[in-house]
This record gives sequence, structure tokens and C-alpha cells, in this order.
Amino acid sequence: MAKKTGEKYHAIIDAAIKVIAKNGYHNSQVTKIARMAKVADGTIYLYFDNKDDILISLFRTKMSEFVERVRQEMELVKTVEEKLYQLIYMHFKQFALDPDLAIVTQIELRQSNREIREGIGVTLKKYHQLIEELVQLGIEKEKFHKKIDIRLIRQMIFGILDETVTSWVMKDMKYDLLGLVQPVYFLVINGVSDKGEEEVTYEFKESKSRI
Amino acid sequence: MAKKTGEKYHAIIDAAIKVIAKNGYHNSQVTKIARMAKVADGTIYLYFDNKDDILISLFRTKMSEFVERVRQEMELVKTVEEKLYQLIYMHFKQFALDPDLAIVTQIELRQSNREIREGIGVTLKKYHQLIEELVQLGIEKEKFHKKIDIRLIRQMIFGILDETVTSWVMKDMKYDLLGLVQPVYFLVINGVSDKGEEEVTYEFKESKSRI
Amino acid sequence: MAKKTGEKYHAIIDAAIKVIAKNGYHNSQVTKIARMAKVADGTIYLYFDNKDDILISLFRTKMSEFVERVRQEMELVKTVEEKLYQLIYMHFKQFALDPDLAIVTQIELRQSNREIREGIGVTLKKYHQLIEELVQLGIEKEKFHKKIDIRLIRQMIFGILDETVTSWVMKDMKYDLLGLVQPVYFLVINGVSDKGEEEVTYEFKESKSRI
Amino acid sequence: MAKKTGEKYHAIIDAAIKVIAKNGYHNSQVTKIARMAKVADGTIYLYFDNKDDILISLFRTKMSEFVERVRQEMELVKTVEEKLYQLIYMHFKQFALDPDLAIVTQIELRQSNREIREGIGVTLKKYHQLIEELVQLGIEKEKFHKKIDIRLIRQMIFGILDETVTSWVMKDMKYDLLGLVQPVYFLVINGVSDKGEEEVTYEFKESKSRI
DNA sequence: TATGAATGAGGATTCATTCAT
DNA sequence: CATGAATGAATCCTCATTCAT
Repeated sequence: MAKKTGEKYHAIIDAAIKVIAKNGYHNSQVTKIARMAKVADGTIYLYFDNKDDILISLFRTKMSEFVERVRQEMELVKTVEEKLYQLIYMHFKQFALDPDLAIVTQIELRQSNREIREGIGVTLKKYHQLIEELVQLGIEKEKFHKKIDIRLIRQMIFGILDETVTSWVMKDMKYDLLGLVQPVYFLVINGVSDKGEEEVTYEFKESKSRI
Repeated sequence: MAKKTGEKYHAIIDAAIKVIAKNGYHNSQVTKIARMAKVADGTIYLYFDNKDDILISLFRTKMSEFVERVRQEMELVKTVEEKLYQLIYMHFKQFALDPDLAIVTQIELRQSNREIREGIGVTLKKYHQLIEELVQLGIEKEKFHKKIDIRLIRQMIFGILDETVTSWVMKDMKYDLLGLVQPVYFLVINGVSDKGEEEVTYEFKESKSRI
Repeated sequence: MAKKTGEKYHAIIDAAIKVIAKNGYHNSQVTKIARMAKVADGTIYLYFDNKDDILISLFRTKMSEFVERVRQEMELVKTVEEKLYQLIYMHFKQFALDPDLAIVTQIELRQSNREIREGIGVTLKKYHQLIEELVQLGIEKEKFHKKIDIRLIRQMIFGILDETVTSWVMKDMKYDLLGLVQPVYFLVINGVSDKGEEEVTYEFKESKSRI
Repeated sequence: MAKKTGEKYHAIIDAAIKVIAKNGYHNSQVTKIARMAKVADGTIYLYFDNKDDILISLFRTKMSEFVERVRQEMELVKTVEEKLYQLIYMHFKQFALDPDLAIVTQIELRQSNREIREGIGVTLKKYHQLIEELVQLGIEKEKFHKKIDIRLIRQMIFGILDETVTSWVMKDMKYDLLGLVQPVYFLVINGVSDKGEEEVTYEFKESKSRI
């Protein structure tokens, strides 16, 4: 029913990002978004099914573009290491360039309801897949440890990227996020590297804890 | 004003966890929590200032116990590696033993409003500090790379722990979370290890991307 | 302003009947009627002043035709009894032949607002007049009791006709409405007949009720 | 969930009748009803599930009392004719005594939606049954024509009663409704009588009713 | 004449919190 | 200490109507 294209569609999404970043999710009424987008309240509903749909569409639209740009950049370089570096760099760069979007995706969208988060989940999976493809390539090229579950490595990579951006937003973006590209790259590449001759010598003892 | 002790105080917190885990954050009205705790609605307000205070107190209480248990277990072992292992093990174990709490902290509480999340943030910092102390120790013992920012390593460790638990909850806890202790340990220890002679040879080119 | 003639005028009225019969009064938006009539929303307003005007015009148009047909049929027969029979027969027949119109006039239009029902009332009066003319004739011919108020007899006749059709519609038109022509005719003719010499012997006591 | 008893329950119903009679159904907001009943908007929802439920409950409550009073009065007299007379008398009297209720049931409630009218239908059936019981008795006592369908006679009786009251309301209650008891009685009794060889000799006396 | 995208006023309902008992 | 009935502010969405094309 809702027409998901056109100038106003994008105007409403951009307005929603601004309003939510400024006022927080729970204080972003439809009326506020409409006013920011310079359309009538009712016009919102020509382009979105309901308020939740604005948020889901917002995330879907921005995240798709995001993933697409990361994928393109990753294709421009050849080695696994370079691709990983591009991933981290692009991830941080995009949020650094759009602080409002960073606030919305890292903070405000997480307090939305189950339906929204499920709508978001679908889009997020595409990003997860992109990362998993990289991990797969790393294992094939014998750069990454082949014994570790791909999904787990993806979670590790995504977890550190996400946590790093969230911390940066929480600290009011007071430092340069892009300055963390190299150390994060180092942490990740070190963590997943297959260094051949090395061995894990630590004997894991069973925990004595009784909770 | 609110008396934050007593049998009913804890009954209300436990009721809140059950209700939120079952119904989701946005469908957990004060009346439902009161009914589950077998007290009157008004009684809630003898023990908590407002609804947000229930959630913040809930997180504070549970997280403090959580951090305390982790700290105690970490003190039982000596080496940095063992301590790290205990941290990961305890982190996963506590959520594995209390699925309701896992749902609440990993999913539902994240959709609360800014005030609650700030209240939570204060408590979370204690956990962050615990991790940072471990990192500091690792650097002093020359087990961890000394050139990487402590806070960044903490973010990496916390990020992967958090993302791993969240993914496990999102997958309806269908697999054994404790089975991930060892691979996660491996990823982390590899990532932060100072292996001496190695060198990073990859030349980072500036990204040509134009966003 | 509104041009109340033309092909589209009638197309819109017919569309309105279909849409209202199918969806119910409160779920029959202008857009739906326009779509059914294969015109644009705005076109509606070239032919009707507003939405209410569609409904009033609908009723007026259909009811005028209705009354006219009844009148013509009644003129074809001579006796008062025959005319009464024709009235009942035509009343039932027209609704039996147009179920959608029956639903709209007996059910849906009654839940319209005061203005519409007043607009309808004007048209209904013509039907009332037709019935009253019949009653007048009956009295003149000394077939009907002359002492009963004409308007009351008309109400009685209209009441039973209307209630009979409404009940039939409410029962999903599961039985043959025309099968009721004869018994209804009998009830009415019996009720209004002047049998001359008769006397009422029943003594009405004052009611003892205290409400 | 909604508690359908108590002082406020009845206060809200009485307020709803006044407000709807005065403003019309579509201009009777919940806030207006609450104000008239001297309760808060939210209090309405402690006693009623939703706005429709107010109307259904209103009709159910009033109609049940109504039917019960009619039934009681009918039991006080013995003959079928007397019972019929009481039915007509009580029907008119109750509306004559409560003009607001008359407006609501005859006019405003008919423009409510399908759900409400279905809720009303259940209650209305009890009245229909009462009338049908009378008709059944009349046939057994050989006062009414045994060949006419009971339901049809009931429709005829209800139809004329309902139409008479509706017409009276539409004419702004400018004349004495109780003055119509006797002529309506006459119309009905004549219509349904099995006279065999007998003849009706009833002299219409002027109504003595003074409301 | 005809279109249909845009408008914006209007209302039922929820639920955290209070306070008389 | 405890109760729970009562409160009332706050908001998403619908849809009749307009008007630039």
C-alpha cells in the first residue's frame, strides 16, 4: 500500500533520523517528523504503513547503502588483510561522517520494540553475511584459523566494531573514531590469525566455581 | 523516600525479571509486575521511586552480584591467561544459568529509555573497570601488547562477550553457550597477545572511497 | 455547484450501493466508491457536494423510482384492497430484486448521521403520502375504519412493511420475501377493516403499574 | 476485565444516555460522557471495555429492565387481549417517561456500527420472545388466527410499536404518545383476530392517559 | 472535465502514579 | 505498611476534501 519511493519518502527518512537523534526515540512523535520533513502528518502514511515502518525503512535503506558501499570498497583491494582493513575503516568512517545516523542506529533504534528489531534483523543479516564471506575467504587463504567457527569469528568482528562505535557515541563522539581503525584491525587480525607453528599451551582447568 | 531493602524489594525485582522476560519490555506494566510479586500496585512505590527505578535497581542489583562473582573467581587463579579464561567462563555461565536475566539484559533492557540506560551505564562501568584491571595486569606482565589502548582492548573483550551472548539469546538459546568459552578465549588471547618478534607488514593505504 | 446528472453521476451512485452493501456504511470510504465507479476521488466532488450528498442522492434517486413504480402499479387496479395488495407486493418485490439496495436502505443507511437521515426523511415522506392517499381512499370507500387517525394507519402499514423487510435482510435473505405478501396483506386488511355494527366489549382497566 | 457493577457503572450509563440524546451519537466523545458522569476518562475503561461497550451495555441494561417490567405487567392481567393492551401501553409509557432514552434507542443507536447492533440484537431477541409468547397464547386461546406465522405476527406488532415511537420522536414528541395506545391496540387486535363469525364492535374512546 | 497527491483536524485508549482508607 | 480504585495527560492514524496540473 505504502509507496516506498520518491522525493518525500527520502525526505521523511532523513527527517526521522534528525528528529530521533535530537529528541530520542520515545520523544519523536510523528508530528515532529512530519514538521521536520515539511509535509503533513497524513503524508507520512502515504509512504509508510505506520510509525514503526518509518524506523524499519530507515534502517533498511541506510543499512543497505552502507553494506553496499562496504562491499564495493572491499572489492577494490585484493588480500584478505586489506579487505578486513577496509571493512573496519568503512564501518567507522560511515558513522563518523553521519553522527545523527550513528546515534540512531547505535542507541535509539535499540530501544524500539520487538517488531522493529526483527525488521532490522533481516537487514543486519546481509552485513553479517558480508563479514562471514570475508572470514570464509580468510580461512581458504589460510590466513585465518580454520578451526574456529565462522559465525563466532563474525560475531567477534561485528561485536568489537559495534561496541567500539557505541562507546564512541556514548562518549559524545569526543575522540576521533577513525583513529581506532588500526588498533582494532590489529586486535582482530591477531585474534583470527593462523600462525602455524604456535601452540596453545594453557591447560584449561575446570572452573571450581559453584554458582 | 523509597526503601530499597526488605523481602518485598527483592520479590518485586525478581517479578520484574520474570514479567519482562516473558512479555517484553513494552508489555510489562507496573500492574503485571505487582501481580507477579503478589503485592498491590501502590506497594511498588514504597520500594521504588518510579518504574524506571525498578529497572535500574534490577540491573544494578543483578549486575553487582554478577561482577562480584566474576571478581571472586578471577582471584582464585593466578596467571593473566587463567583470569581471562575465568572472566569469559563466568560471563557465559551466569547467563546460561539464568535465561530470564539473559533475555532482560541482552534484549529487553536495551529498548528502555535514555535515563534507564544511563542508570545502567553507571553499573556497567564497574564491569568495564574489572576488565580493564585485567588488561592492565596483562600489559604489566608483558602478556598483552602494551601499545594498544587499554580502553580499546576492554571494548574488544566486552564487545565479543556481549555480542556472543546476544546472538545466543537471539537464536533462542538453542546451543550450548559454554561451548563457546574456549574459542572465544582463543580469539581474545590471540588478539591481545604480544608475541614479540612479529611485525605488521601490511601497508595501510588511505582509502580511496568517497562517501 | 455539483452537477447532478450524467453518466458518471449514476455510475457513482451505483458504485456507492455496491460498496456500502459489501463493506458496510462505516467502511465505505470515498476512495473505495471512486475506485468502484472507475473515477478519481476528486471527480466525485464534481457531481456531489460532499460524501453525505452521495448517500442522500442515492436514497432520493432510488426511492423516487421506487415510489413511482409503486404508484403506477397501484393505478392499474381499482379496488382499495387490490391497491393495498399491490403496495405490499411491490414493496417486497423491489427489495427482493435488488438485495444490495435492501441492505443499504434497511441496514446501512440507518447508521448514517442526523443530516443524512433528515435528507432521507424528505424523500420518505413521498412514500408516506402515497400510503396515506390509499388509506384516505379506503376510508372514503368505507372499507377502512374512519375513526382511526390516517397517519397512524400509515405508520402501521409502513411499520410492518419495513420491519418485515429488515427482518428478512437480517436473516441473510434466507427465505422468500414474496411469500409474505399474502399474510402481511391479511394482517393489514384485517387491522384496518371497518366491519360496521361491531362493538368492543372489553373494558380496559387503568394500568396499576408504577414505573 | 471490565467491572460491570457499582455506582459509577450506572452513572456512566446514565451520562451516556444524556450526552447522546443531546449531542447525537457521532458527537458524543468519551470525554464528554466522562465529564457528564463526573469521572475521569480513564475511569470509563474500568467499567467498560471500550466505547462500543458503553452503548451495548446501555442498551442491554435498559432493555432488560424494560422487558422485565413489561413482562411483570402482562402477568398482572389474565386475558390475551389485556396482555396485548398492557404490552402496547407499557411500550409507549416507558418511552414517554424517558425521552432521552427514546431518542437514544430509536434514533442514535441505530447509527452505530455492526458490532453494536449485534450486541443490541441479543437483547432485543428477549423482547421478541416475549411478544411471540403472547402470540402463541393468543393462538392457543383461539383469539388469534392460527394460520399466520408467529414470527410474522411478532414482526407486525413490533414493527408498528417501533415505527409509532420513532415517528413520535421524529416529530419532536409534540403529541401524546399514550394517546396512541388504544388505536394501535385496535389495529393490532383487528389484524390478528380470528373472528370466525364474530365481529369487532369496539368503540374508540378517547385516551384518558395523562403523563 | 478529470485527476490523485497532499492535507490536517480530530478522538479513543493506555498506564504510571496518587492517596484515601 | 499496604491497598487498589481513580486519575488524566499524551499520541498515532484515518479519511473527507482540496487544488495544481
